[in-house]
Amino acid sequence: MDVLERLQSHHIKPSVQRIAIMEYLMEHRTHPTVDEIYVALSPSIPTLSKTTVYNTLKLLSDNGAVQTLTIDGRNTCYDAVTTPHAHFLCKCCGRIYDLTPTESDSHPGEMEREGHQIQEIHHYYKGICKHCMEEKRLNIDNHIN
Amino acid sequence: MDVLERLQSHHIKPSVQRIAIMEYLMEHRTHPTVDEIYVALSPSIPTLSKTTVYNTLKLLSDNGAVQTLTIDGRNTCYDAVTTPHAHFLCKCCGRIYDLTPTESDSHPGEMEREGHQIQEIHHYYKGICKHCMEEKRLNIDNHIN
DNA sequence: AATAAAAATGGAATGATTACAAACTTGTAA
DNA sequence: TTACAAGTTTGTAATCATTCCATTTTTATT
Repeated sequence: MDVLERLQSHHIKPSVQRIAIMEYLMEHRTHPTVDEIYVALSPSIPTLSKTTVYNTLKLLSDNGAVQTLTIDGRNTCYDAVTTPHAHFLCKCCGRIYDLTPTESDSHPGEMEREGHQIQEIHHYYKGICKHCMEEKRLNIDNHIN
Repeated sequence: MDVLERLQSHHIKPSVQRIAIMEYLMEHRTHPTVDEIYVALSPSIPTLSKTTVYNTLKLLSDNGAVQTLTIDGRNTCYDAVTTPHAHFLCKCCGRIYDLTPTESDSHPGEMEREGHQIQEIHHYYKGICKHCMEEKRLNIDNHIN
């Protein structure tokens, strides 16, 4: 699937900036930060604003066209691959590696066999909790929202 | 295990501040942020500095006495529970829930049964990658480090 | 061409975290 | 007890990612 299709399939109206950012993410599977994307695209789009990169990534992320990674803690990273797979952050060089679905499936043994040394394992789930779900339901019932 | 033992077993020299912060984390399983800890402890330790909270949490984390969570993306959170378990962040209220080891084991179904709605799954591993391991080995061989 | 809506821009504001130097504590040895 | 060094705490300033917001530019429509 090419960049335009990707945007359209997520109901995102294309623009020079959006195409460039989506394309960059699809071609660079390095889980770049906002700044890396901005620096990489600035030469070809000299008027590009960092705010646009932020806005666009938020848009892409909200519409499910990209995945947002908070693995780093310092910088948010972005990934064009939205299918389930785990990530490995090297605390030494800061690189983020993709793990194959097999590896992702709670089998860090696979990684160690590849020569990586695992020190931390984090499993994060995000969503809407029970309490908030119930409040929403109430609000809907009461036509508040 | 009480607070003092906990610190000592991780080779951390106790102090009023360290005990207070470690104790707070052991008694409040809410995955607090630096600011929450600071605000909670300030009244009883009026001279407490936020820098001390940062320093202490880094010390505790480096020595394995607490776990650092980057699930939020905005604020780093801390957890006195260092045994393996997953976390669930509610995007609505911001609360972070602990998952039992059973739930953590890639069984989000358990959570949904409890009424939570899962929207994102992240599996993060951290450590030292193959390349950095090899460089370290070289450095050790060459007595550079 | 006129207009309205959407998108992009840049500069300023915010807020978490870190750097750093000074002040304070602690333990040890004279 | 005093002196000293090492370790700890503190407060302020700096840094840096991210967000806010008002203005400008682009796009689509009449």
